Amino acid sequence: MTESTATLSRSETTASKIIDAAKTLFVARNYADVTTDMIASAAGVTKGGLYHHFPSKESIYSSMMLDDFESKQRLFSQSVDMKGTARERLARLTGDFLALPAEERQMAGLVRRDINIFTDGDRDRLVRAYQLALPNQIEAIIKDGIADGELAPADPRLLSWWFVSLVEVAVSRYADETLGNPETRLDRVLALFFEGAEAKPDPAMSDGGTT
Amino acid sequence: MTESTATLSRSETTASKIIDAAKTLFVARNYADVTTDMIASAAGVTKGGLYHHFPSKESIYSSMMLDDFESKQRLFSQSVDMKGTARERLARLTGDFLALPAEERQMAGLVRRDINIFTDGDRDRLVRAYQLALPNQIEAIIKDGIADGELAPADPRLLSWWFVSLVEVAVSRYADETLGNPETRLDRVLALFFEGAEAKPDPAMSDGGTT
DNA sequence: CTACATACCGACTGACCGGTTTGTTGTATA
DNA sequence: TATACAACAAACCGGTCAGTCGGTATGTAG
Repeated sequence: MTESTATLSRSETTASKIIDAAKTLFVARNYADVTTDMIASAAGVTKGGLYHHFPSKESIYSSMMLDDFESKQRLFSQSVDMKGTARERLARLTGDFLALPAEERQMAGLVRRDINIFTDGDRDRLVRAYQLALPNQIEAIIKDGIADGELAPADPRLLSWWFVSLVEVAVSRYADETLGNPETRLDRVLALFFEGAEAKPDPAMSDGGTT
Repeated sequence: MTESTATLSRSETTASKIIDAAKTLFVARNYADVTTDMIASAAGVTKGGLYHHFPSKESIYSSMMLDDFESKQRLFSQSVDMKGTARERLARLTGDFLALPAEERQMAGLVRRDINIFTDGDRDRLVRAYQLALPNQIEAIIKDGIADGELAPADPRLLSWWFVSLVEVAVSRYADETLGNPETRLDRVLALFFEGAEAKPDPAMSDGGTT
């Protein structure tokens, strides 16, 4: 999972086959409805083989999530490190996200759904990894935007959560049909976040309008 | 279940005790992690007693949800029927929502988490009741807002989902600490939805900018 | 070829849980 | 006070599923 193309050992290959199978299953059904037998057979091994590589069902889930968050963290950090306005950087980050295959996108939403199956320690670890991968990076950009006067002063963390939730709606099934291609979705999300839903007079012609 | 204050029969009392217990448990843990024994003992009956009133665990869950949606539907319809700008009506609706006890508020988010435990028919029924209670009513207000030129033309359904997701963030634990009282939260949600996060010159003093 | 390790198989187990059954208590009616 | 039925209790059943365990295959080093 971590090394990309290079030769994987037999063990690593099997482990990543298991993680891949788990991904597909866990995005489609919730934790309790995915059995270890399902994961095993989808990965082309038996339960015995599966438990040779992972000590528990929970460990499969959490290592799957941690791997995913790590890769997302890397992907999105490019937009954070990039220079430009907050809007440009958020556009790139969101664009990168929308360009991901559907499965990878949906993984981001799994934490909220399944988080309560874990107990304290593991839950905190997962949540922290998630925040590192997504909200924290958006928050960094938003902080810059506020400092530069591009965004109105506000709690940056809260704003980043709001932004994430806007994007989550934009990847929903209905938005898929309504907005179509990723560029349109991207534009809508950014426009809504920056300018809101209010009707505005066209800024080109200076004098304005309704009420 | 349907009748509100009047004297409840013994059977109705027990049934509503069961529903109440189920509410607390189902908002705290997901469907699979709540056992019928837990519900029964929290309601002060045994499993036998519980199954005297409900034919299945699913039926407990779904009738709990349907009851809740029905009451929310009634509550929010007042804001829909009210006259005023879209912003005023959304403010009232959101204010009513924020004024609900925490448990009642969180119920609204349960559908998304637990919807996949149901099969086709029941799922559709639940989703339809949810949409009737929340998104559809918000959508009605938004439609008016667009027709009146108060909101920029856009898909009203998508906008209503976006609005719901903003509110959901506003009731999160962190927002609780950051924004404090419901009025502040309400103001932030509305401002963000209508005007966005962008910095704007204060409309009072015509010339702008903190830079 | 031997010895040892790692990878994997698949039958099995023990616990848990949704649902049933059988029996008991309360309560209203006549 | 006998009757009848609803409201519950408690033991029980059947299925499911995470995790185990004894074994077999596939290397790999000496």
